[in-house]
Amino acid sequence: MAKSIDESKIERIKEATIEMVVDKGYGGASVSAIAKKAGVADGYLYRHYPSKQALVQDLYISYIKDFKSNILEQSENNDDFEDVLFAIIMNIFRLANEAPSRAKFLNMLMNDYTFLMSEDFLRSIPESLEKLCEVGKAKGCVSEDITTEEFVAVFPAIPIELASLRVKGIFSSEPLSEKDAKRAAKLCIKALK
Amino acid sequence: MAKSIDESKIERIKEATIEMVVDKGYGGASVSAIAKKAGVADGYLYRHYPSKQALVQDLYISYIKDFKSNILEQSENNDDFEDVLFAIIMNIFRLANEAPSRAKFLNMLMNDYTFLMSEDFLRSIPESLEKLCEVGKAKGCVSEDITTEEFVAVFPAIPIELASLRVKGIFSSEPLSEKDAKRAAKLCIKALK
Amino acid sequence: MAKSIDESKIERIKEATIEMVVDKGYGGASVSAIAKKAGVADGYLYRHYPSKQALVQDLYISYIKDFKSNILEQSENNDDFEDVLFAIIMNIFRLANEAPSRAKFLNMLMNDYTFLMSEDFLRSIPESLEKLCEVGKAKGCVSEDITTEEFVAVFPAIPIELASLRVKGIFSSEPLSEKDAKRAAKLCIKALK
Amino acid sequence: MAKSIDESKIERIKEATIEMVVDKGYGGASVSAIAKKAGVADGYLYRHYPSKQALVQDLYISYIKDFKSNILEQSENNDDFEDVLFAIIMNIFRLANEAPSRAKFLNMLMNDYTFLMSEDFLRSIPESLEKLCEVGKAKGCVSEDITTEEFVAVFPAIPIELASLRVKGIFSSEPLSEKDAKRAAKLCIKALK
DNA sequence: TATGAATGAGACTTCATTCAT
DNA sequence: CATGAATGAAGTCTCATTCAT
Repeated sequence: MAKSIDESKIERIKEATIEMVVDKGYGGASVSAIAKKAGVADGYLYRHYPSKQALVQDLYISYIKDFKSNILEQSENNDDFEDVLFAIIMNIFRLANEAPSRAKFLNMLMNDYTFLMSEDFLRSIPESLEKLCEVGKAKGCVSEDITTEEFVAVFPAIPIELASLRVKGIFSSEPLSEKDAKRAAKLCIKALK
Repeated sequence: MAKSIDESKIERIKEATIEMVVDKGYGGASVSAIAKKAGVADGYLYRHYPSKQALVQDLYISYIKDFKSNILEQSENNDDFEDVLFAIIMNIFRLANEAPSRAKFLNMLMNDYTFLMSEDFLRSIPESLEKLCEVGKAKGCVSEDITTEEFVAVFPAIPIELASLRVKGIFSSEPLSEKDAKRAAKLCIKALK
Repeated sequence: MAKSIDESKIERIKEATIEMVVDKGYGGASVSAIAKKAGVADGYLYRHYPSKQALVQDLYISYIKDFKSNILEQSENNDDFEDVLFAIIMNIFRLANEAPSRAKFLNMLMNDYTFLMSEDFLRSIPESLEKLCEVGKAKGCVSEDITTEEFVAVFPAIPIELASLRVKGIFSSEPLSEKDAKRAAKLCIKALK
Repeated sequence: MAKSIDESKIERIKEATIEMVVDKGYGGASVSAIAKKAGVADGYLYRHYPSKQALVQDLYISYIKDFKSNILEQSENNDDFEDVLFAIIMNIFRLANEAPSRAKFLNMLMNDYTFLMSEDFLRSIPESLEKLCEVGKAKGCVSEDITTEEFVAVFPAIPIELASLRVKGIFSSEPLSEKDAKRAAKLCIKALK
């Protein structure tokens, strides 16, 4: 019981952190503002995270982990390769539709050279994509001469860019549909063939 | 009569700003540290820019403008469409090879929701890409049913991602070659067909 | 649960501010110096006032309010008019004797064209004096042809000037006595008759 | 010829200084802003004054000197005492009418405990008023039991306050007339009798 | 346990002053 | 002589973090 209250507080802190960081940037997201938005005391935050930096890093890493494990999971799926890509894309699009702040947060930190993770972890992301690339080649959907680097620049870069454009509202602000995901998957398949 | 403005100082400030922002993030790049790195007095910066924010914004916008004008220029090139893409990609790769900090800086701010430019300017970038997309369709290189959004997610997103991966040294740290650019152009062409 | 606000600290800040402003001027009274004199941290001040300017303004306004309400209070007093003036003068003299810094502070800001208060408030001070002037006329102690402006130039200008001269130690540094106040009241009465 | 250009520059600096100090306060009146307003280079100012402080002090002292010498001059005038006061008052009122900034400047610094002049000079002002007070007593216009302090609190305090109220526009913004000066002189005479 | 008062290092910025031209 | 580019000390203010309650 006491624990569940605790959990909800932590959840609120996480939510508040993401929104503040996306809205005001890392520097502009003050611990006080985050705590206020989460409805907890400034000091409370420090009972669960040693520093603001650690809080943001933790959130970032946990999202990256989710993403990575989703890719690994789907890689082991025996379906049609296009369906595998489609499933992963749907995950990305769902995030953009349902939790745009989280999507922005991820996008922002992934392109911020300040938020580097441990070397080990940094290597582990490409590895999951490398595996997916190999599956694609094995299934004859990815040309043998495509490098992993090129693969990554297509997938997941294309769907991420699509999600990012929607979240920013550059060309449209409509939610990303299943049809959009299908088209995205096809786009990637064409590029990689 | 009085001393003339030392342009090299301003250049050094720009250089220092980019490097500091890339290394430490916007918040971590203190004006003092930038000034020190540039070898000028702390206050000097404020004789040319009204604020730290304006300094970074100015640099950002000038780079975006360069990029945009390069795209517009190439769009009017009557060569083969693949060659047009190749030329733009070469520009991106050259930047990544020769001025990796500048490339990182651009990539970082383009994905930072805090650094928004004026509405007018924000709209002008997609417009240049829309024009390129139409040229591609006119030349029969881009399928009629590709939306501008999809076009952008392929080009320039793919070459930018490739440049970003190299600059981060994820799969390789070799300079991006002309051959890499040719392959990237082909990748885009395949996706858009 | 948490520490409670230390009111004495706020009091010390007020005291220190007044003394520093009087000694060094508004510009010369740095927040750091004020904080040091008050024995609090530099940043502490900003938990109670949004800016240095607001701190000084607040102090100024609260003193002016006290002064104004004292005049209004005495105006409703049914005593002899000279006694009314005497009571107000005693208040001014007491301030000069007991809290000379406060008296200097008030005098300084009242003659500083930078520290203007809200229009409403600015109007409200002459109003209280206008009322007093009318009371004086009703009681036959102030000649009917004296304008409010002239009234104000006599009262409270004369006692304020007397207090100011003492506080500066120009002619004497003795505390202002009850006898001094009596003479001052008489002086005003003679002028206004 | 060259000298006259020089003189006009210095005059412009003086004018600009007074206006800036009155408008923005001593701290808010930056040397750059003063120089710009005067149409001279920042550095030019330092060829004539060793510091900003000295510039302001110099102006202040020269105005005080003018005022003092006017009082001394009039004290030796053998006219009716009321006419003597009237002549001095007219001088104060003329200043308020024709050069309100200068009047404000003087008033501001006279009530600023930061701008203290040399001890010698500080003493010399009351002395001129003391002399005037004695003349008043000799002519039977000032009661023997009036102290110099009281005399000063009446004269020149009353006319200065009247001028100040007009300049601030509290009760009226009309120029101060000869009639106003006559009434002010009468007011002082009544108080001092 | 949770709070929020308090801290103080350090951020951004201003501006009096200097001096090469 | 006059200029204004350049300096850097010092000012105002913010905010991550601590700790008494």
